[in-house]
Amino acid sequence: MTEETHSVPRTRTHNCGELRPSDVGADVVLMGWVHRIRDLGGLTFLDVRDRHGLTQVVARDGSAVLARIKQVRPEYVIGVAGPVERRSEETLNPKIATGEVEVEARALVVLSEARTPPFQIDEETPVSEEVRLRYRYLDLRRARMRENIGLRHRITMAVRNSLDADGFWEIETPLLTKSTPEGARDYLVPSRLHAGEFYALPQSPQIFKQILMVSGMDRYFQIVKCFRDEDLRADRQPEFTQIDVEMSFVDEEAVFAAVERLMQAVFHVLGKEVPAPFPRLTYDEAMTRYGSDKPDLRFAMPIQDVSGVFREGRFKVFRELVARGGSVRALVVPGAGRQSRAQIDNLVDEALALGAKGMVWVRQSPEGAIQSSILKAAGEEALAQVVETVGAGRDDLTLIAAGQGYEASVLLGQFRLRLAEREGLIDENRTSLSWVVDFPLMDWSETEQRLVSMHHPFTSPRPEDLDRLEDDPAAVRARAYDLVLNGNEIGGGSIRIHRAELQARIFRLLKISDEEAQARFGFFLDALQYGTPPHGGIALGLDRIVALVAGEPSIRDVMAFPKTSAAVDLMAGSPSSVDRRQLRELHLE
RNA sequence: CGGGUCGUAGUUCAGUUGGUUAGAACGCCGGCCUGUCACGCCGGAGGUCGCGAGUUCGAGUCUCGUCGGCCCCGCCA
Repeated sequence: MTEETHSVPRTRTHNCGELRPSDVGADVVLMGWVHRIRDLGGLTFLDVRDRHGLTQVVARDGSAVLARIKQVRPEYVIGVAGPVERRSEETLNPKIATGEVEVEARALVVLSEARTPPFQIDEETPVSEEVRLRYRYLDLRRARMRENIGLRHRITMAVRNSLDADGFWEIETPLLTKSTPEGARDYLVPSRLHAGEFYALPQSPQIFKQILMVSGMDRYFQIVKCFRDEDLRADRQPEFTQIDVEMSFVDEEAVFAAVERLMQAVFHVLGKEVPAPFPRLTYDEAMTRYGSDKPDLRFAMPIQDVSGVFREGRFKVFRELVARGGSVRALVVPGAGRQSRAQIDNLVDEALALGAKGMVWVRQSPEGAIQSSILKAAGEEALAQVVETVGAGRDDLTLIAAGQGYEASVLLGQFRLRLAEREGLIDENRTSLSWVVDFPLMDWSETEQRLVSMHHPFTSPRPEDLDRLEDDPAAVRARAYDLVLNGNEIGGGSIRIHRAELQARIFRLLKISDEEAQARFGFFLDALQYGTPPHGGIALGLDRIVALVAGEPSIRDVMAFPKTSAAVDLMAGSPSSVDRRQLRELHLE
């Protein structure tokens, strides 16, 4: 038999996703995982799978490999050799790229056997995330994860190419470094050579990238792991990847332009064009109109000020609040006015659950009569005026809240998001990229009883606010900006302080003593004194960007080996205890 | 640390008011099958109901504790 003279060479000629009708007749060698076996008795089909796709292999009656193929099980790694054949018209499979052809197995070798996997490697079988994480190597074989990881690679390459084209150099910075001031809790690494001393893993390469500007590197980027020892969320992992960028001799405009080109390159990977420049709004506008510093601008629904209606009105609660400098704000929810009274009351309960003191609503009956939870107390006239001011239609529901500062807007901002989602007002196909600018420089921390940097302590104040730094620090705006994608913060940066005197002044305000500043980052303050170019930059969250464009709910789904919400690696079993000998070497016992 | 939710076969789930021998689907094992492609048909094996106490004549079901997954608050420059 000629078949028995066949054997399988050591290397493949094609991958499992590339055979086409033009290959018909060629003798090929495929290698991959057994995806599925369809044993029809005297005829057996087998799908062999690799990263590139799926190819059908057929073994016919009388073939020498038919007996052998029956020994094969799912997830075995095999090699198959044989001719490519065109499938007959009725047996084409349009669902796979190689579906017009199949390979007739003349030889088959089992390269390695596989235990029965704990779950099926397909897209149909649901698997809990816990099991997926424990057997991540199997989960990564599934199309969803394979596509996410591939997308991440293509985005990463697009980022590198875009920044390279703009003259950036990719430069590595240390992972064993020194604790940065302020910010998140550090991961610490004990030093063996220096008893009682520790390295810190970087929360970001902030100081190093600024020093690279002092060094004259001009434009730097790095796709780099960062570490923060804080509690986890769907969009937060203890180690995550930043696209870290810094530029010399620039203002905000140059940073925005570079990042806009970069984001266009990212979306180009998906075949999407995004218009630039991206819209900008100030922190104050964002907070006032959307109740968030990362507003989702895929839909409108701005929060409006109706303080004027209540300033002189009958409704005492609002009148007095406005008199004390507060504001009354309103959110129109299109189409929500026809909900039942009970549903609307539920919204008020929801507001109370969010910690609000209260929330008021107004709507019109189908006949146009004003209905409201404060109809008697505020009077029909005032409420009609609200409806007119905000431009609410017959079917709309208007929610009203009052408070000091951004309090009312923040509450309504949460309903803006929740209700837009519930009412289906968000166009999932839209892409909204925007800049939020003019963040406050500092914020009062109740827990620490001192001013803290809102961004980080190297952020430059806006020059026109400099004279207010000491008298009214809360009013000082920073040259800081965030990049927002569909209501998610995907990056933040600033123009930095490049003069040592101003940096020292900021530290005084932050109650960071000279001694402390010297001890923790004296090297950086020294560097600033040797000729520092004006500079600024940004850090973008690569995991978040990929998750958002992949439509995944969690950044875990775009990371090969993520940790659980308790910061545990279920596959590797970390963290774990270590030998006492290791502890002794590290002077930890 | 706090709030919510889930934990039953390898996997995903069902399991009534606390009551006989805890079920289904997929997977797995065996058999049949020459054009399947989530093949089909027949048969079979498979359970520490997360763990530990408690209430009860009797607990998958109720109570308490504990462990783990997920979401959220705080936290995250």
